[in-house]
Amino acid sequence: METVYEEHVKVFKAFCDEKRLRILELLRGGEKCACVLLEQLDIGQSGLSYHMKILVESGIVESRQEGKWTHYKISEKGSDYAGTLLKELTTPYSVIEENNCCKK
Amino acid sequence: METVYEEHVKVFKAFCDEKRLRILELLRGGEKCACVLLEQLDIGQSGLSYHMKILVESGIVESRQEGKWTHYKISEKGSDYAGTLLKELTTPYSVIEENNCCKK
DNA sequence: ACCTCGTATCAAGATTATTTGATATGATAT
DNA sequence: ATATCATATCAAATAATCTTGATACGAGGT
Repeated sequence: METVYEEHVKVFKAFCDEKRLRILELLRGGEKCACVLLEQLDIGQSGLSYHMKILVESGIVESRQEGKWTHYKISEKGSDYAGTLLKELTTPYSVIEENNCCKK
Repeated sequence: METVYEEHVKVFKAFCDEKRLRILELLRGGEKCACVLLEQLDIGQSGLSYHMKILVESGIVESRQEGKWTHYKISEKGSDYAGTLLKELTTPYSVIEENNCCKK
């Protein structure tokens, strides 16, 4: 079973690890293949694979196979969705405030 | 020592836990005191305190003391900052793509 | 001063994430 | 088919996060 919360958490997990923020920083410079990421980051091959999976599943990054190599880039669509979602999660429903609590 | 990455991670931690998303959802309905959150959520007092600390430190939520009670609400400023940061972290530096990698 | 109530902190345990090396899979080339 | 290279998956160890109950702190009220 998958709640809507879990779906949302998945999106923001992308930004909740230093290594992944470093990867995103590199991808801001344009599409990169895994080999480039590997040599720029202090990380092993299986570790990179682990983090890339999380990034792709968040929707923030998309991957493209080209022969043996995998190329990664930031997904504009996924990023826009994350931005929209963040806005949604932090915008009040209505302006009707109710202050009926813990009888002051 | 605190890297800029750690600072950024702190912001998005707010959205990386189901309980915290539930709390934010409640706060979207307007400012709430801890007592209200406690009765709406399946969580104990110390657990609420734990999560509220993370939310406040992320900047997404701000707290206000009123006598013995603490009131929480979504911070518009903090939310805007998070949105701006997300945009920043996912926007390419320039449009100059370099494809000089793993000689195809 | 004391008592009460709301909140924060601590410590222990449980759960989840991350790292690492080994192995498996999948595509390409010979 | 085999060999090679890039990537994915697995399993075990470690680290980080979350939960829970007990205790400490702080503000009001008596």
